Amino acid sequence: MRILLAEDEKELSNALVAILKHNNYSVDAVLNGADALDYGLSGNYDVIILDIMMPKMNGLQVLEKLREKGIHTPILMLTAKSEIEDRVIGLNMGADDYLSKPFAMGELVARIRAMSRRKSEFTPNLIKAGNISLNKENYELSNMDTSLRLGNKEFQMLEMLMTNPKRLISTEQFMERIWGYDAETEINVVWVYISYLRKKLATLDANVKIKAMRGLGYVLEVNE
Amino acid sequence: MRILLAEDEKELSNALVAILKHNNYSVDAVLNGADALDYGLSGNYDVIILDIMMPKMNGLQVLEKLREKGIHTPILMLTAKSEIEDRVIGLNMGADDYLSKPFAMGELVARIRAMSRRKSEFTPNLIKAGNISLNKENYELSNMDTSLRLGNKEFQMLEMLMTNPKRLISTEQFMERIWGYDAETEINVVWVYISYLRKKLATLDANVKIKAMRGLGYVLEVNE
DNA sequence: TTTCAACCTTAAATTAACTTTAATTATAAA
DNA sequence: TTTATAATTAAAGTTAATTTAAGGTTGAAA
Repeated sequence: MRILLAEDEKELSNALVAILKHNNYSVDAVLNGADALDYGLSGNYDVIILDIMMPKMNGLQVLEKLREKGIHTPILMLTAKSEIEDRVIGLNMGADDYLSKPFAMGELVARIRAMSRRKSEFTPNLIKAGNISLNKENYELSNMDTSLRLGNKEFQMLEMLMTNPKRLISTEQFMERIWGYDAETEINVVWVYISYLRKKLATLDANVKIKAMRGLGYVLEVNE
Repeated sequence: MRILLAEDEKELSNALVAILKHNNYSVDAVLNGADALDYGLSGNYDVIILDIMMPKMNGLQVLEKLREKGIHTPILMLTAKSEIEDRVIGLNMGADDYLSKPFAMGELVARIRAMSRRKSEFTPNLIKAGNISLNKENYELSNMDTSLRLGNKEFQMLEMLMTNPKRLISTEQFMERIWGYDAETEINVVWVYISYLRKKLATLDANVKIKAMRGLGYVLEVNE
């Protein structure tokens, strides 16, 4: 699960990133409204958290632009107590939830869960490719008979591959999206996990293969 | 048993929370109608107590919205004497009981018990999973021969696991639901109780297992 | 009131699972 | 064949989960 966090108070932002990561989310944090809009428009997120008071462009403006451009990602607004009015406006403009500061960290996590649950009522939690399927809730990879558990990193990689099969994904894309572009981790980990995944796909007799395209990246191939 | 209490008089609210907790209920207290609606919509409560006179949205409006959204949780309205009329309206709108202020604390508890008993005539008081069953009245966990008593926290955790077996429940969800958002308790406590529960399940030769999913939470697995 | 037992919470030590590094082996393209 | 890229594996590092023990609370019984 990818989250975009737009919050200009550095300290709060850092704390939130730490907590969200701890809850298994991949987080990109930006410090102003303009960046929030840029990142949000990429459509790469499952949830967007917008503080209302931010430099360059406030949260409500960002919300408006995003919806205007057809981004339907669930959005949670953060409002200071004094901005109660804004919260009404925000909900009318297409925010999915709001939370007024100060809030308990646990509550934020709960709201995010609730929002993504609401979303997942519509979009199924199971990604299929060939004769296997991947459960996004419990990280289980299964064929007809058996199922087996993937680790966090394994899951994220396979998720990327399975959500757009036949599409090429470069090693750098894996790194950026899963480890973050500022990660100091060696690029080598990607190969390692590809290897693990192939082994697990083999145990399940999957008819999908992770094919390497030398110099370019990987593709998920389905052989029906 | 989870109770949502919506009452704007801080002092009364605090007193009620203390008493309800003392009676083994998990209580979330909110101070206005808008929050009451938010929390109530989560569907996480066994009983909702609504004061009628509240800021932002009054109790009757909350009641109406909740019923409108399909929340059938038993609701107890608190009315000032002068609002006798409201009480009629409330009952017509789907409240299950009312109590006029000032009231004796003992009476409140009695009414709550009565409401939840009424409810439990329909929903059985015994949750089953595999070869064991959990009695919601006396907190007893039993297999065919033996039965054994669970503590309050143990009970609530196992209840969550048994009411939706095969469904993943995160450590944070346990914390939120049993200890509350604002609890200062260490997350570790969840692990401790999981451990206690597993031990008790083992003594009963249960064919259900609490499986940990690292980083995600726990699932109750049944091996028939 | 005092005491006891049951329950709750914390802390710390251990175990297990996952992540990363690094060294080695294999493979495709020039 | 040579070289760079990719694959595999083992081992080291890290973090989450488990268990145990001990200290605190609280309520009921004496």
